[in-house]
Amino acid sequence: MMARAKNETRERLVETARQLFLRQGYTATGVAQILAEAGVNSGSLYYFFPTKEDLLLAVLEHYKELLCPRVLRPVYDRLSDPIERVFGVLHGYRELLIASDWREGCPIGNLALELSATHPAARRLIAENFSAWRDAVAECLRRAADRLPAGVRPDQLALFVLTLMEGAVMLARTYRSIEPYDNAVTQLRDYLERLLADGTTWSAPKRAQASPRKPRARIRRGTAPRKRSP
Amino acid sequence: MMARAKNETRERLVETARQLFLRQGYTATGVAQILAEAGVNSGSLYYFFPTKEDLLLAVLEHYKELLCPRVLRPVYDRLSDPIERVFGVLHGYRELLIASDWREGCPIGNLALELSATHPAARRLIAENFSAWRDAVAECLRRAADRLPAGVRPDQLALFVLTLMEGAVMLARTYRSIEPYDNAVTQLRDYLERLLADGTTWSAPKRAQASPRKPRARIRRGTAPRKRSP
DNA sequence: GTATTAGTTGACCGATCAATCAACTCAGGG
DNA sequence: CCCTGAGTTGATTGATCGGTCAACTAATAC
Repeated sequence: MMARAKNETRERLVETARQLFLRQGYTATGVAQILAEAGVNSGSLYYFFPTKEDLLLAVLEHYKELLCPRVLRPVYDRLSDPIERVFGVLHGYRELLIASDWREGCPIGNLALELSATHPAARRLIAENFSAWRDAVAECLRRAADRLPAGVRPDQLALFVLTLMEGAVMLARTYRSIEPYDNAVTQLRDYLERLLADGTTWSAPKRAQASPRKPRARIRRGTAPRKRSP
Repeated sequence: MMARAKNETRERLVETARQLFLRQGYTATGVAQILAEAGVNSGSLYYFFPTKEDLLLAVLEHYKELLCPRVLRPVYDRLSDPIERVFGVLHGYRELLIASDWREGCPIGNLALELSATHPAARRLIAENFSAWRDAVAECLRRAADRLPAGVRPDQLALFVLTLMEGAVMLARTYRSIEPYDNAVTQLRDYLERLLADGTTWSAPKRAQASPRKPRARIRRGTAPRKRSP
């Protein structure tokens, strides 16, 4: 076949591999299957990627690039309240779980447990993906810092949200039920509400500091994101 | 070789497969490797287990039997306070993470993401393992129900704890750092403390019911479990 | 028009995969 | 003492694994 548009083959390989890794995992996906579904010959794959693992790394790089335009942007465009944005992102994963009939969860979390112990290079990129996600949530929380008690560290709270989300996706897929996911989001809301409503110092260890009582700031309940507030 | 003690070969296969699945995952572990490390010939494996997947199912059944004697009992023997018991169990997984240098996390969570979408029989058993764990935690919380605000449902809170633990193990292994795990436990403690300290109704949706203010019940801080209170 | 080179092709490689099976061993029952 | 059958053996199967390579195509550079 003639030479295609620049990197078209490469991009189709990355996209196809992404989907298959997401649905079946890395090890369980054979190169032959990727080639077949991408409509590419084996030689072409190895022209762009010396090994199967290099293709995996490209997929992980791709995810880093996708976070902003595909995960954050659509939510941020609809919601302006920083805390609602966090729940909006969580709602996005909820939709993915249901729409895919539990076949797809968090693409990164999927690969994290499979590869962290055995594929160092992949592990590093997975960690970077987590960090990017965490940073985005932390930024939202930082913008709502005036509503949170002093002593609450946005980056730690963001890590907590990520932890919850990954665990919730795992359980929802295992039970084939949205209950564990909604339960996690509901309890997170309850926790956040207690933080927002509480003017006192956060009770966690890190150099707690007393702060004057703040007015209660209500946050909405339920999983679905609401209209933006102009 | 002569016939060994009854089921000795079978048990060695299950134990060896358990370890390898834990460290490498199911797909990445070849039958040949299991045979080599167990010191068993291929024919013997297929005498006991028609397929590799049947061996996996036996491993998952084995885990269900291990929950009580290996996970709960050692903690329950040291701690009597029901809430401290929950944190004691969480501490156990912390120790495993560190002792194994991040090679071993929650054995069930490991397999959950890898197999839930593709191996229905395994998925069912994984869900049963989760449920057993969840039930144990819920039982602890039920025993501490008088210290929690009315409206808090122990089974939902237990599911929340499981969610957190699984997410925390995933992140700790990915970052090769205990920070995400300790962060999750710390925030869980903070959340629980707020629940315990709060006499008001739990603010989550399910048929909330007002209840009279309860006396504050302090819970200890930090990850390590403390001495039992006789 | 010729040289260059990015990109493509598919046959082919040895290794490993899960699984099979006919032959064998040996403890326990009669 | 022989028989039976639970348990063991390891060579072997065909499929699939990730990966190689020499030949080829076509767009661009000169």
